[in-house]
Amino acid sequence: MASAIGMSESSLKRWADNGLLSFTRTGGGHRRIRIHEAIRFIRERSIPIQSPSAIGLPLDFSTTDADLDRDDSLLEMFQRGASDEAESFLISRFLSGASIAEIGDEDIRPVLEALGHVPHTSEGILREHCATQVCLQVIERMRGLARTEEPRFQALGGAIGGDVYMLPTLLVSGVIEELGGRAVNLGANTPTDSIRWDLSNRSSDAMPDLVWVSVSHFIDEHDQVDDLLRLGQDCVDSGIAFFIGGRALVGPVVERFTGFEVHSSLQSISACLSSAKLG
Amino acid sequence: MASAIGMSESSLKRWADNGLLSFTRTGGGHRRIRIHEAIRFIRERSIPIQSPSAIGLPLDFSTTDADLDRDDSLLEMFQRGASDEAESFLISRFLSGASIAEIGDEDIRPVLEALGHVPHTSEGILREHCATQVCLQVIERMRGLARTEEPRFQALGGAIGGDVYMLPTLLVSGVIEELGGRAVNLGANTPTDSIRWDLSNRSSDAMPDLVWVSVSHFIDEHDQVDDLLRLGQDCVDSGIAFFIGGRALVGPVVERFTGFEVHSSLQSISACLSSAKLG
DNA sequence: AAGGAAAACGTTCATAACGTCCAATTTAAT
DNA sequence: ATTAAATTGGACGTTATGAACGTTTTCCTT
Repeated sequence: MASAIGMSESSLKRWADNGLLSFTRTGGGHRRIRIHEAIRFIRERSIPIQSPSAIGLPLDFSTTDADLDRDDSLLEMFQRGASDEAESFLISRFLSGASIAEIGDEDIRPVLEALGHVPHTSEGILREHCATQVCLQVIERMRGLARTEEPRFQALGGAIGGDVYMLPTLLVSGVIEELGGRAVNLGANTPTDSIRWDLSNRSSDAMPDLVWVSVSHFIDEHDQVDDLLRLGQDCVDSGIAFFIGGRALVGPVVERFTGFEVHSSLQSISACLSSAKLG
Repeated sequence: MASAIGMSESSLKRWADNGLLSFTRTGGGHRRIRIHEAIRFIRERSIPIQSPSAIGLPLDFSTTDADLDRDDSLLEMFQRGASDEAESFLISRFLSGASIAEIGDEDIRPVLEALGHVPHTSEGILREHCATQVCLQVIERMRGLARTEEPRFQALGGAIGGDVYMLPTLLVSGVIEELGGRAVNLGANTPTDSIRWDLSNRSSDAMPDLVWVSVSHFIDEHDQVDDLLRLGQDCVDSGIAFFIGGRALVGPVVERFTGFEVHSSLQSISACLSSAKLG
């Protein structure tokens, strides 16, 4: 169970006994390490994985040449249609210590923007769809690996009504769970009113500590900003942190959100959550 | 009764016999462990609970009432907003041996249909979104767990252009991977032409063995069926299996697909794949 | 009340993890 | 450059684990 990560059994035992790696004991006295703790440790020390299948990661990372430039190589993988390689690349980035926020900001976002800007030919659409699906899978996987059993705070969010992009809001939920929270992601195209309904119908002990809304695209900017401001005000009134962000929140429209947290990157959300005291 | 925690039956028997876990015997000699004792043991060792429902923790107020219909109880969880419960319910269904096809047909589909048929109030939308996201997460997770390292065949597919439902096509990819294949899911709203482009631009050794298309909704039935028939013909010409299915494929339109595999359930796909010889 | 599926029984056995000791290596300080 | 301290990884006999097997008990449906 332990010595499948390229280190000797002795070292692992010593690290565990010295408290670097938390574990529980079985009835017979064997050390039992939880998956998310193992992943945490692996990521913290950037330990290369020897046999991924031993800890339930059915991927081989033999193809990862770290010499290549990150963005170019990931983009190039997707353009070639090599989705398996792209998947391994992203997972190995995660396991070698990069945070979901970093991977989202620095790997995924530029690549999907590049793929989205090509003309909408059959090939262009194919590549974009394929890349989007791979990223969704990978983020979902990372989220599962990073998830803690006892969340420190609760969060609720999604993408605004009319916005069909699932990735940004999924990334936010991943960032939240990586930081020890539990995120309920309502996905794309979620009317602001649904979130407000939820907040006003929950018992006070089930209230989230954070609400986020991702805005990649406005259908009706004026009205939707009004809706968002109402939701933001509701949150503030209930003592709930309120984060918004997304591609559509640039330029003059940002002015209307003075007093609220408008984030332009996942890492900004991550930094803000680490310093804030929630829950 | 015993193996609700992540330990083997043997170990639990040994621990019980060694006195680490007190129990009484039934007339026939079976060990009977009281709930208090199980809880004490679990807390003492801080063992993570694998499937809480197996020891009656989350719901199970009265064991006599526990014979609720599966669908009703999952639906009820989603209606209450208890997404955590729903998630563990579905995962434990999978871990206890149900196939992805069964879970999709018998648990997920009826529940989402029920949730989709309520009026589109704020609450209705909220519940549907939340349920959809939970199901996406869970299926993704199952897919990862079921995936084999050396796929027996390759598959490619997605939902037709204009169809925004991600779940059906994700379920199909899960069923395929559970049966030993590797599925590239192009997701919702994928134009048929993108798939055709892909097929005509691949090297012959990288050809998929199966193409699937999910059709929950037609934008322009006549033209889209034409497109699908063209794609189907391309596949047949290249010796590729071609599966279609989905909510929109009912009634007279099915007639137009004579000669092709039209599936009305995941289990039908699963059965067909098991018997077919692909790759 | 009967019959059949599912679960627990007891047993055995290869494998993996236990604790401990020690040599080899790396790192830091003199 | 030399010594001291710390980290590593292997070796050892011992114990725990989990999977297999055929048998028996329980539970659920009819």
